[in-house]
Formats: sequence, structure tokens, C-alpha cells
Amino acid sequence: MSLAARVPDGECGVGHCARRTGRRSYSPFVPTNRRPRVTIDQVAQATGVSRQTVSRAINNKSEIDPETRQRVLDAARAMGYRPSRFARGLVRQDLITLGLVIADVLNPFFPEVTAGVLEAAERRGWQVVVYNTGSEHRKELEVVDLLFDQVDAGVAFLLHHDAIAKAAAGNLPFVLLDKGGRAPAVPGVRIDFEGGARRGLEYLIGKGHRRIAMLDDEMALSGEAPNARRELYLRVMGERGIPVDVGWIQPAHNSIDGGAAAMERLLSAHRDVTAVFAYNDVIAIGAQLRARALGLRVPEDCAFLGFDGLSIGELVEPPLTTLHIDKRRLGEIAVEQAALLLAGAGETEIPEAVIEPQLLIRASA
Amino acid sequence: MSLAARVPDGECGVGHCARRTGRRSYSPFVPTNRRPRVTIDQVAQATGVSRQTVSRAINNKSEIDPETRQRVLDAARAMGYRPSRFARGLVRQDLITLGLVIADVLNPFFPEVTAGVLEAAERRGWQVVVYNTGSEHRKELEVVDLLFDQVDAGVAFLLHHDAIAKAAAGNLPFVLLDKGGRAPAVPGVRIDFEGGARRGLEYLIGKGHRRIAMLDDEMALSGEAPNARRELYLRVMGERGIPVDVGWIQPAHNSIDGGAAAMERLLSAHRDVTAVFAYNDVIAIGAQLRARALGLRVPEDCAFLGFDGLSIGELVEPPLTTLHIDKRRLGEIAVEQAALLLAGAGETEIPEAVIEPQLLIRASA
DNA sequence: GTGAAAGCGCTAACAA
DNA sequence: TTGTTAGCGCTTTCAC
Repeated sequence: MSLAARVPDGECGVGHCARRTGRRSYSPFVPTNRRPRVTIDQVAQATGVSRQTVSRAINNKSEIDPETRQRVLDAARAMGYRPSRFARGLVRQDLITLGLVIADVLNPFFPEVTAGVLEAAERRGWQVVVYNTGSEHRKELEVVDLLFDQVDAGVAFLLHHDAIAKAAAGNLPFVLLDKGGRAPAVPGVRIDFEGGARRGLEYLIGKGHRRIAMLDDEMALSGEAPNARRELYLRVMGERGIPVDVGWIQPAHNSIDGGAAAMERLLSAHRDVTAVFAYNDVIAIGAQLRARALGLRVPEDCAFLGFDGLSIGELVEPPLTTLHIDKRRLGEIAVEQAALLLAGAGETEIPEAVIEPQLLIRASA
Repeated sequence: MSLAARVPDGECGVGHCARRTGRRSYSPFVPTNRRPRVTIDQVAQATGVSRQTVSRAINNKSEIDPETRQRVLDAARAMGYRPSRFARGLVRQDLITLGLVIADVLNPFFPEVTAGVLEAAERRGWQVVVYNTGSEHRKELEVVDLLFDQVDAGVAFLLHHDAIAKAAAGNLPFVLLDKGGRAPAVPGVRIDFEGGARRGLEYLIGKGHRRIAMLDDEMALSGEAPNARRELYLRVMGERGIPVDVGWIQPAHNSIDGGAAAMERLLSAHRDVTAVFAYNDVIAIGAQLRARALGLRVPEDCAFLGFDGLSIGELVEPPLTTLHIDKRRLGEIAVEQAALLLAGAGETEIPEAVIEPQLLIRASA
């Protein structure tokens, strides 16, 4: 392909290249017929005023003749002019973009966190860029790189150890949503899974359950983070002297169907369990639905306990008992921490933030 | 029609004209001692090389001595250097940001659309900024202004007539998600609510229902857009010669609770309705839940038909029959249209895109 | 009320 | 391999 073929029409003749646009690079991602940018200078020229006057008109400044302003505005619109946010951002240093990294938009947990983040960001006049990783290892690493390039601060759910390390090692103000049991040097919000899980399990045991199964997230099994929920399950059962059959622990894909499939597997081998403690509500709901479809009564034959406190837990029958996390608050706190970091606070100066899951008794357990 | 001619009186459409203030006012949350930016020149100076060499190191270019690179990188990290995305964006014209405007992250409809948008954007290497309006009039207008300032193209759900007009009148490539019955000059995706609603109503009528209530969105009542679902309801009932009691039409807040409250109001006055056609699944689910709580059997005493085809419809008992919209595809198409616009296509050159809601028979009707 | 000049921080082209 | 030069498009002084 010849060079000329890649050059937008009218910018470069066959003979000599007009040097004005000669330095533009043409990335393969950009369609070749990309609308060339209309600049403030072009508007100025077309209107016969200086570019500052155009700037004044566009920015609604006072020191300008109303008539001139209107003329400029009309021309600007007609020419399709829009100020470049890059040029503006370069000169006005106050435009802040926050990167929000979530695992899965379709899991209702994340929209709630997102709502908190968006609200807190909006209060500060920040804009929010959203990235979805699916908790894939490769994707997480990629997204961390993007973060460095594209935003002023990051707030993220990250499952994989190296992605977290990379994010924390960069120069970007970075907050971990669900900090887990990680080193205190990484700022973030800790969700007290241990406390929550303990409260839930003790509730189940208090209700007389002994054969309590656990539907664990298969992703969490592969991630290098310590899985607080399963550990706690084992510990509490141990403390109470309740023997645990390894078959009671089933990995589940993090989805309704995943929960259902895991439940079916569980029942085929261990029909005698009387309660299920799930990694989260989505898995719990899938499991409960399947259990009922298979003829079990809930909670009489089998009780279900979720984790997260999603509102969709109220839709199933019976409504799901769960450990409720204030997800909106989680998002808000993370933004507050990001603001502190951005203001120059050291990573160790960020106050410890812990979200305490609360037992929300509905009817499934 | 000229671009300028479509601009509403008193609006300017370019830059941020009728804004609250030119300069964004800072919330008290942001401390004033913002960390001053470390620049590439400072790193260059500290390392004793030129800034171009720093640039090469940072961008992992090949024409640089590995040892120099490492020295620069170390210094950069130590100094807390991060390239300015504005300066970069100014010189590399290929960084594209898409603005996605949704009404409510917490309504599962939007995460699904968002998933489609994020995926399509990622394929193109675009980043996505998300704005949430709550369908509030003021917010919609504000967000449109932000769009002009902050992104290269916008894809939006907008309820209010003037917000749409403003967005369409600006120089920003703009795509309306759910274009409704609006002027063809606004690019966007049309969801065929008429076709969907007709299919749904004929299904109900075919099942023998005559006293069919409609739970309408109270927001849609206030928005200036024609409410296709209610119009169709009236029209189809009229065509079939089925008399409609105005009391059968209840406005509902767009939420589970809103649907429940509306259902309760409906039942208190019109216990004899045999089917409910809801504005969307969220309202339908709330209504169905409340109806069952009040002792009605579904679908025997009262059938329920939703709109949207949300997956949460599968969680309730009985699973919700609904008009399914391919929300993910909707998001993808919108991004494709935005790409065309960005590539310089005229508004009238955008191919017509229509999403056809499909009757998804589960068990509630 | 308007214009000229001086950058903001970075990368691409070219020179050394 | 490295440095120098020339902008990218805009806003902010500071003159006029």
C-alpha cells in the first residue's frame, strides 16, 4: 500500500506534502476517512477574529461583544467545531477521570458498587471510565496497564495477585475494592468476610444444621487471594467439632446456572445435606432454584444462605437469607480513599475502612 | 436542513455554553494541596538525558540502550512520574472515549446494554465513560453538556425531549439508544415497542383475557416521548372492541416496589382484572410478587406480562412471560453507529437499526 | 472588546 | 543510540 493511499483526502498531494498536517500519524485503528478535527484556529480564521475571541465565545466569557459571540458561535456550529478535551485538559489541570474496574457488569453486585462510585465521583465532578475484566487473568493485567495510561486514579476489583501487585506498584493512586486479607500497604476497603461468614455459619448451626455444604466460587479457587469464606467455613466447623465431608464443598461458576449445576452435583452425591452456605447470592439463588426444581422444600429439607445481600434475593421463593454487604457504601468509600491519595496522602495515611456484612434473615434459612 | 437550524433557541450546542459555571466548582472533599504533576522534563533532568529518551523508555521503544532505559524507568518510578494523558492525546489523535448515558445502573436492563457497549468499545480500543441520569430532567441536560466536553462520541438513553434535541444539535457524533418514534434525523437504534406490545397483547387476548390492566411507567408519562406501549395497548384493545376502564391504567415508579404499589392500587379498585401488561419486567415482577402476597394465583387468577426479557424474570415464581429485547445487541449496534459517525458518515447515512422484541413465554402468562 | 505571545506535557521527525 | 526541533489545540496572561 502506498503512503498516499493512507492519507486522508485533500491533505497530501502527489507532489509535495503540505507540512501543516505532515506530522500526523495514521494508526491502523483509525478509519482512513476519519473526520479531520476542526480547530479553534480554523473557526477564528473563518470568522475573521483571533482564536482567543473564539475561545471567549465558546467558554461564555464576559469580555466579548454579544454580536461577535453570536457570529463565532454560529460559525463554530456550522463548521462542526468541538473543543479538544486534550488541549483543554493540558491547560486546565482540574479534570479528573477515575477508572473503575469490575469483574462482571451482569452480576448485580457490581452495578450496586458502581452506583456508589458514580455518585461519589459525580459529587466531586469526576468522570468515571468503566472496565470489565470477567476476572480473567490476562484481562486484569491488561486493564491495569490501561489504567496507568488513561486515568488519574483507579478503583478496582482484582482477583489475581500479580495484577494487584502491578497496580499497587505503579505511580497511580490506586484503591482496591475488597482488599481481602492483603498487605496493609495497598489502600482499599476490606470486607470482613471472616466476620460475616462466621455470623452466618453460627446462625445455621444455631438452627440445628450439622451437614452444611459450601458452594464455592471456582474463580476464587484459582485466584491467589486467600479465600476467606471457605477458610472460615472449615474453621468454624472445626471449632464446633462438626466433621466436614470434602464432597460438601463444590466449586461453582459465578452465575445462576453455575449455582444450579453445582447444587445438582452436590445433591447427586450428598442428598443428606440440610443447609447450603454459598459463596454469594447469585450462586445461592441458582442452587436454591435447582433444589426446589428437584423437589426439595426450602428451608425444611435444605436451607440456603447467601452472601452479598443482593436485592434479587427478594425475588425468589422463599426470599434468600444472606449476609448483606453495603455495596453502595463500598463504592463511596473507595472514591473517598482515591480522593485522599490524589490529594497527596501517603498509602499508609489512608484510614482503615472495613465493611461488616450483616446477617439479613429472610426465609430461606 | 442546516446544522444550525436545528438548534433550540437560546441553546448553543458548542462547548459548554449555558453551563452553571465555566469553572467547575470543587466540592469540599477535595483537599487543595493537589500533588503537583511530575513532568517528563523533570525526569529527563534528574536522569541527565533528553526528554525524548525518557519518552522512549516510558513507551518501550526499541531505539534505546537497555541500561539507559532502566535508569530512566527507575527514576521515573521513584519520582512518581506518570505521563499526562492530555499531552499524549493531543499528539496521538487515536485515543477515543465514548460516553454512555444510562438511566439507572440498578435496573438490570442497563447493565446488559452496558455489557454490549463495553464489549464493542473494547474491540475498537475505545474507553467508555458512564453517566447515570436517573431520567431526571435536569440531570439529562447536564449530562449532555458533559458529553460535549468530555467525549468523542455519545451513546445515550434520554427520556426528555429537549435533552435529546440538545444532544442531536451539537457537533458530537451522537446515537440514541431507544430512538423511539423520533425523527429519523437522529441516529439511533429503534426498539419496536409497537410490534412487541402488539404481539404480547394479542397473546393475552388469544388466551381469553379481556380485562387487561396496564402498569405504566410514571416517568414515561412525564417524558415528552410518545409512549408506544400505552398507545398500542389502547389501540389494540380498541381494534378488538374490548372496552378499557381508565382505572386499569396505573402509573408505577420504575422499580420492584413501584410495581408492587401500583398493583396494590389496581387491585383495590379493580380486583376483576385477569391480566396485567406491564411497562417493563421490573414493574411486572413487583406487581406479580405483590399479587401473590395478596393471595392471587398466577396465572390462574391474574396473568402477568412483562417487557424487556430480563434474566431476573426467571427467578420469580412463576417465571415471568415477557417481550424479550436483545439488550446486548442494542449496545453493540449503538457503538457501531457511533463508529460510523466518527468515521465521518452523515446522520442520514446511518443504516436503520431496529430491535424486535420477541415474545418469551415462561409461565406467568 | 480584542489580539499577541507564551506555554500546558508530550511524541514524531529529523539530525547528530 | 541519543538529542533537537516542531508542533498537537487550547487557555492564560498581558498588551492594546
